[in-house]
Amino acid sequence: MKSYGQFCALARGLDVIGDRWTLLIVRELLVGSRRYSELVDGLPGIATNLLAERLRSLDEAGVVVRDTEGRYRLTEWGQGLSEPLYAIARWAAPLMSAPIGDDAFRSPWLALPVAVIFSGVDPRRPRLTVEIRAGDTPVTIESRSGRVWVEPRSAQSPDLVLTGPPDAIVGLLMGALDAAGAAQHGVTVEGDLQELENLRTQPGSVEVVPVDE
Amino acid sequence: MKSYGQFCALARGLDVIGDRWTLLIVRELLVGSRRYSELVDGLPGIATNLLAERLRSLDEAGVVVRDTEGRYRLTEWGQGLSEPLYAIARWAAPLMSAPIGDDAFRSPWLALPVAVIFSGVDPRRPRLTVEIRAGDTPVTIESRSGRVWVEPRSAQSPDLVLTGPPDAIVGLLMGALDAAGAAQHGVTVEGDLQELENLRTQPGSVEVVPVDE
DNA sequence: CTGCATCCGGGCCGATACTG
DNA sequence: CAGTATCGGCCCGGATGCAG
Repeated sequence: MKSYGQFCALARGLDVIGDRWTLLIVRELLVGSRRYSELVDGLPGIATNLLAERLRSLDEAGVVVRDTEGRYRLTEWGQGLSEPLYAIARWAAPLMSAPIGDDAFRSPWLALPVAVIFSGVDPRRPRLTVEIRAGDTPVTIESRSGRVWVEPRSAQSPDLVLTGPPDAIVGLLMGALDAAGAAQHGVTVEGDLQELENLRTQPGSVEVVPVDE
Repeated sequence: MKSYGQFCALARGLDVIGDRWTLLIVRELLVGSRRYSELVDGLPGIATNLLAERLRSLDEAGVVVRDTEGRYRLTEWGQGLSEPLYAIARWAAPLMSAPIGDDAFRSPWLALPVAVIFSGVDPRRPRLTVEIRAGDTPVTIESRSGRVWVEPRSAQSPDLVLTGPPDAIVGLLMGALDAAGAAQHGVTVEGDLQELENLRTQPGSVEVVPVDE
């Protein structure tokens, strides 16, 4: 990308991550390291030459590295993009109430709204395992030691299983739909939905910013 | 911009703000409402047709409105972009240690590092007025009632005046330069620099997220 | 003078084909 | 599997024109 040529942190940051597709590539890598073909699958619509070119420039900028097994992963600095990325997703949340239409969906993308909704540490948060079946592969939401984690796999013995179309699942997670509304949109619930509600950080709780681990 | 066609908050957000120049336009409007010509001046390098086109699409998306006097301003939703924008700037801070080179500079851009460095409310933060003379026009940093504000004007009776080249001023603000290093780079200080240090939020302080006002 | 619109060359994007 | 090559088209960038 051509540099903006401005002595400004925003402009210089956008010189690195402002190109089309770049932040979506980072979204994929935030979940974990990925192979080239996995990135292609997680980024429906991207041209393969563009993906290669973006990975190359992200490598040069120090955001991404390619390890010995040929997998791509974020550098420590690249991991720091989670904050800007979550901030954009949080800001864009109202846009998710528009129907899914012909938009593509991949279940690992659920990690994003979950990270936005259940961010931070709350020691009062109960232990819980939730399996979500929306889209191609199941994902597991797990709450332990006050934090909420998302992984792209099925759960061993989930306390709660949600099944349904992606937009209704996301609407339910984000509070745009209640249990009745979600059911109307084809969501089925196995277990007690209230347990999921209990995962939300309470207003009076102390939010501790996690140190790097 | 062509939509990514992905049911994902990040992708849908980038459908709105992912275009080249768009976030820099928002940066300009975060400081306050601006006329078209003021935007052109604050965005060195932008083509006028691109600015017009971006403003139009931001208007359609509900991020920007044009008021009766022909001035552009952010909607309430548009103001919400401050968080993603600050997050990107915070992430990109290391890039600001590279020399300014041929990069353009406008003093209102100082509002960004100041917002990043002195964000949040700290009741123990002392009252202070600082005038910064870097680039074309002076800006004033003011600390009152625990918060720090930046405005593109000169101060009435500043407690502290910093004068110097933009990169050295930013380096000093961000802690990449100390007093001696900044002096070496041409920064002159009238007043006690320690007072500026006292503005930084103390680690033990309670950070209160401001409610909308 | 402000606030754009038009025009045009060049570069980036997007889709597909192809290769080690 | 992991990209490279190619090419049409659209978007960007810079200059200029022009209406209120």
